[in-house]
Amino acid sequence: MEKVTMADVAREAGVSKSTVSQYLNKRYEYMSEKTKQKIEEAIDTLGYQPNFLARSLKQKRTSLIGIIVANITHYFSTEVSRAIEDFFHQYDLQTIVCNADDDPDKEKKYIEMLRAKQVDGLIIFPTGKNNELYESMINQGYPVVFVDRKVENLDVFSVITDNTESTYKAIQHFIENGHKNIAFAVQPLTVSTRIERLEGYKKALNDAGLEVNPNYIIEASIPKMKKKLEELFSLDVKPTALFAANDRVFIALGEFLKEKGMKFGKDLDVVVFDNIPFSQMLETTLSFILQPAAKMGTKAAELLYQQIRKENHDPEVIVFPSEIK
Amino acid sequence: MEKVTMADVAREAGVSKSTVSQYLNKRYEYMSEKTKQKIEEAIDTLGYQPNFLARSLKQKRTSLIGIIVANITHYFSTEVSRAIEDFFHQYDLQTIVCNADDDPDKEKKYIEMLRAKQVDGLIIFPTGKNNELYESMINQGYPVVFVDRKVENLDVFSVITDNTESTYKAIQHFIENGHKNIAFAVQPLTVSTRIERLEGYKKALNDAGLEVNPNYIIEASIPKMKKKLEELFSLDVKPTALFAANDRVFIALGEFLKEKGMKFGKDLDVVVFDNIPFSQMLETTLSFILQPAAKMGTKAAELLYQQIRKENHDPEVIVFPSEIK
DNA sequence: GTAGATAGATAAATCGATTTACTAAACCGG
DNA sequence: CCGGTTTAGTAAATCGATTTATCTATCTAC
Repeated sequence: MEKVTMADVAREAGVSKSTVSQYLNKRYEYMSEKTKQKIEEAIDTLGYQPNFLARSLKQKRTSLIGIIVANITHYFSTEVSRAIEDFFHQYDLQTIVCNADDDPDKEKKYIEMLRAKQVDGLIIFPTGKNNELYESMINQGYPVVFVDRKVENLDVFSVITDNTESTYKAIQHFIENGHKNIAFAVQPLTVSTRIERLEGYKKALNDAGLEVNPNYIIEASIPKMKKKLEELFSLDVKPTALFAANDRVFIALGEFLKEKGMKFGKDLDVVVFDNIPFSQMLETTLSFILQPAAKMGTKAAELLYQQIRKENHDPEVIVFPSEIK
Repeated sequence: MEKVTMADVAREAGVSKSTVSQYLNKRYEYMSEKTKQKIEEAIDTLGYQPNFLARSLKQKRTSLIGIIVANITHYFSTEVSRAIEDFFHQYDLQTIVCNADDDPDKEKKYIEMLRAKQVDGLIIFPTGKNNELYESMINQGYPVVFVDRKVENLDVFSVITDNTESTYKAIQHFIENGHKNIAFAVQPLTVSTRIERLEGYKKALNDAGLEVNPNYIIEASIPKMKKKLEELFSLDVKPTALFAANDRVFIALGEFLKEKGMKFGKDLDVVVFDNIPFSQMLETTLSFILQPAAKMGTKAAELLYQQIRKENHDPEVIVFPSEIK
């Protein structure tokens, strides 16, 4: 059970370990055709499989890229991950995905684990709660790219969407359509994406000369969302439009409306911030803000690859526009 | 930049490497409080981080579990992965996910990569096209569990859903509701799940004394699905019900119906085999066959863990029932 | 015929940990 | 104070590759 080593191959082929290693690394320059064949045969008959741990230990690189997603069941995360994977595939770097589950402790554990395992670089959807750790990575010059969320006071490559701007436009659109009572539903304001979206909302209202009504802003975790929606819709002046700050908020909203017998488009105009796989099937008049997930993934991968190759530029924040549909 | 080794710590603390190693592995039996503190300080001042490659090389285990999913953007895969991850988290084993993208070559590459990287075990959503490789793993006693799809003639632990049975029931339900012309849409019959679902369909029709009309069975890749649906709905006797063999088929169907101005429930009764995240929001009378993804993941993880611990049982196939909703 | 170049292959050091076998000092009872 | 046990710590082998410096034999040129 798995114990054929290079030494065994060398013995079988009647050559030295070094020569076998040369062969494996395709350095055929100074190697006779005969030796090559002998090694080939030996590998075959023994069923030799190289041990990458040993190789990586010596070479100080693993040809592995780590992705730490905030939540693996988010469609956006998986789309980004796939794009990253496709990019690195062409350079024979492999990708592993870990799921931090929006839990800073888990995130920390995974970062430490992946670094201890010597992955060549890291792409992170940061929880934003491990600043010390982030800083130490960056100071040590370890290749890292942040995706989706910005972390304040950190000089690091980041790839994000223009959250404020696209929310602004969506709200503006509501206003143009005559809406005056526009609500905003969001999960706790712990990450930059949520905060920026809220900013866009407020700015759009202000710029249109509308008052920001705190009762129309509901900030709650998903399990508590329905209760908050209940409160929102028992106000004297009910909102006629609502901005759902991401897909999970949207689901909670959908369940709520269904219970109340209300309909999207008819009883409430809704915009959702996110890519939703089945959106085109919903027979309603919803709008969605679509982030260019694939492009963002590819860009993040490129930025990481540059760092790994030590083609150093100064860290920059790449902002992608999103599309309202 | 990252080069503090155990030897450095040992020098700094004025002890030997061995002692530092003992400390790191929490074998404090024969170690004075003073030494312990000196080592602690040394690690702190130097910012030492152990290199797991070296450790794993020696220990011959990596505390890493590999998951190879057929398609990472499938909700079902991510749900299963999360459950697996949760399970192993409690034993301090970490999980990495690789995306084979339903491509046997990629699958092969990832299996070989993960094995070369010495992961302790593998959970695979098999493409079914790498039998030789599967066999060699199993013969070598390498810990493996297959999920979602069965591979013929292979004595391996598998966790699957009762595809035939639940499809049977769904079709039976159609029949009880008076449907006689029931269609079945599926991607190419390359994996067991699709084949078994088709079997359930045929069996239900047969048992009800209905004829299996080959024109009602459409087998096409997603890009070609719409064209095939076109043909299906230009038949003289159009189907009144349709079974979509998975979520991607369902999306294609949804787009098709939208184009034609047809409505779910009204113009066509539909059952979908899969967990669809936004299903509860669709304002239609669709039915879904839900697989117990989390339970399946946990079970697969358990089976793998037993193998890793060498608590050997004979390979078994665990079949989970799914629920029609 | 000899110095130098070249082709083909190897020995040995190395990567950074773990682990086993061993030693040295302290302790302890009679 | 002597032999045996504990306690505390270490040297050296090891894991399985890569890589560098070295070596030998053959070839070439003058």
